[in-house]
Amino acid sequence: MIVRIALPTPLHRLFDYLLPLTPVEQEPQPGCRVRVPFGNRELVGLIMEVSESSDVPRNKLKPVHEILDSEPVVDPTLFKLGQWAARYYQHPMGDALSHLLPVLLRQGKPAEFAHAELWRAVDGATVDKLSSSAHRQRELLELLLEHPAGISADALRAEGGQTPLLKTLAEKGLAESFEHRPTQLHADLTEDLLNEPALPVHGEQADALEAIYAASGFTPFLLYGVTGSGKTEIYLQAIEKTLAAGKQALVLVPEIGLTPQTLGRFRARFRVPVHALHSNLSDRERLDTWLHARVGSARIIIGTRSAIFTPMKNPGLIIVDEEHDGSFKQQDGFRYHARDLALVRASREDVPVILGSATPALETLHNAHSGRYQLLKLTQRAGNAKAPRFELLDIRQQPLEAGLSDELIRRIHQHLGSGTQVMLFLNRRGFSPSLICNNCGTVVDCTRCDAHMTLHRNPPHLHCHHCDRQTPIPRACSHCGSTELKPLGIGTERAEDALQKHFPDVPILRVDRDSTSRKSALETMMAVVHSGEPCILVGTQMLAKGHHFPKVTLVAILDADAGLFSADFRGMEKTAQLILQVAGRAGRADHPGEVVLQTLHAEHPMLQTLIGSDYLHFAQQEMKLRYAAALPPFAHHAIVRGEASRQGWAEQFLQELDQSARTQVQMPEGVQVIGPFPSPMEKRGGLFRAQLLISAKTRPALHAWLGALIRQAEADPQGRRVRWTLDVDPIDNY
DNA sequence: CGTGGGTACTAC
DNA sequence: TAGTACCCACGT
Repeated sequence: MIVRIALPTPLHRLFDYLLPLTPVEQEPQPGCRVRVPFGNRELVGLIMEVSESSDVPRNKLKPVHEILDSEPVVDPTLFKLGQWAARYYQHPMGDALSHLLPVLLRQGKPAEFAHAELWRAVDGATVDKLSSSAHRQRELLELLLEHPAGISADALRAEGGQTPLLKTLAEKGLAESFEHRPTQLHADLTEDLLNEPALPVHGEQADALEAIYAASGFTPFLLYGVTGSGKTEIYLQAIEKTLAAGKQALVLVPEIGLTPQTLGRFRARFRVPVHALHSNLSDRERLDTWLHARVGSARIIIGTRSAIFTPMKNPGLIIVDEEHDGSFKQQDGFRYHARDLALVRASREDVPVILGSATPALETLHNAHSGRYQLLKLTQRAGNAKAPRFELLDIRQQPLEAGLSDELIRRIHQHLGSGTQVMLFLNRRGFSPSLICNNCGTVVDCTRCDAHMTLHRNPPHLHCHHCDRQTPIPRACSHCGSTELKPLGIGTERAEDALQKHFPDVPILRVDRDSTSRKSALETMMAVVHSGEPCILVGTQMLAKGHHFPKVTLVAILDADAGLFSADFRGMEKTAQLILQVAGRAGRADHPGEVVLQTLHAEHPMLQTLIGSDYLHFAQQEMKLRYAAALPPFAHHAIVRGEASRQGWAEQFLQELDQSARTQVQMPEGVQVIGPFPSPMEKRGGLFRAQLLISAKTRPALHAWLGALIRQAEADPQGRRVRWTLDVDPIDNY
């Protein structure tokens, strides 16, 4: 017998293995893991097919070493979703499918819960059987008697038990340990779901919920809700209904969105187990959560991108919060988009799916407008809270100090004076984005990238943000020898410096990747912010997501123009989303926020629309431009990227790839090839990069052509010195 | 004369 | 991708 195996390799094919006929300890089924020899290694793969024959010569076939599962590890729906995604993203099957499994299962460990060693009192054991002087032992036994179902040594210690004495109790025949594997814990709980009552909903919220309640089977919703309009309450009540029907809910959040606050809100509301999948879990904890979801005892699963592949026994609802967020798209290897897969999964599981955002992606809005998704709008803020007041601060001909205009400094004074907090957003970390020679104008560049080195002050060094190269600060210009090197441009460190001087008595909290690299640093700063005392927050993207700062009444975006003229056609959309997300961090009902955008382009139509109207109007404008230029969502894109150690190789490889595919296959109608051209930053990390953009009117045409390209690329011996990758539905252009 | 960087090649 | 084999340019 032959089994066809998907193995975690970058190769676009499956591998056949022999299955010895005689010692069949396990029945081979598609979806079961196997351990097989591969070259001189051993790999774990998934059975895709059981067959009688193979196209590979018999003498090349090796036998399977071990069948690891008696049942498929994931259910057929999820298994097929994985296969669909591998084909859609044109990614090698084995590598794509490995994403379905937690790390320990990829390594071949059994798909079983950690067996905990629990302790309990033996039948009939009472404290009277211990001498009254044995205080510690008596306490311990009392604790055990309180937990007739058993308790772990760790939990006992947490309750103050002296666990070393467990042995003593066991020797006296009063306590015993046993092995426990969690199983269907709470799986059937459908009553008493709530810890706290749901909040009352009115108007738009009630309408939205009614629509969601009415959904049966696959129903996609776009929940467009301005900040403060109560999206989370909609999620919570939709989940409540799902739970009441005995089903599970899967909630996807952006990488940074899975904060203790978010989780806290779900845990506070429901009595059922809420399982979070976040990056701090150990491999073991991940596997246990995964297994709880698979057997159905995890009722609510909250996780980031990869959580879209969590198996569920009784799926009832999928929610994607902040659906526009770029972190849902994996940016290397298997480049799937978790939001898009959520739609596919919901369809296959036949459950509703809610995409929520205050700033939906244009792709999503387009789907809503074309009727593919039901649009639910929340435009009112809860509790009569006022929308923040936006203002463009024209800084043409204004002197700036470290990126701060006099007017802005005046406003900061004003807000701090009235006892509130201020938040400044600057999407550039470090002290200054470049170091320039005052004598000859030479800028210190990274030797491995087409980029300037960023100056950092704490600790002092130069840092390339593209390849992570770090060097000491040179004393003299490498070109003319002058020692007059000056920082040029403003980063968060420099803004912090300037603010420190202006506001010596106010705490300045810098929030960026550098200042929060120590785990507790962010928490410490958040504690200061939440104390409510006047302070100034200055930071990057990190400020835009996750946290909410009720005491902040002034939000300033120091460089609103940064993304306005980007080479990326999505630059405008991303800028608009960022501005609104940052603005949304601040204020609450009794402190309406003020949002100030420093700009050199105060008359820019995008900025005008954004501050004068709302995101939907901005999106409508932007959509017209996309339509006119035949850009997504009115076309489908894929990018073939190449990188090589010598300039020109990647470009030449892509050129030949395009040519040879054209001679082999008739190009489908509506497919357009742009390039190849060098990437916007051609050299990065010492490699020279180029890209080929494929644009198509329809997905089938796009996929047909990508298939042809991949076949050529795999066959091309040059593909060895040019590393190539394919990105279907890319979200950025470099 | 080691060794390490670049390059080529194979995996059922 | 990962492991290996091989070559050539180096540095001591």
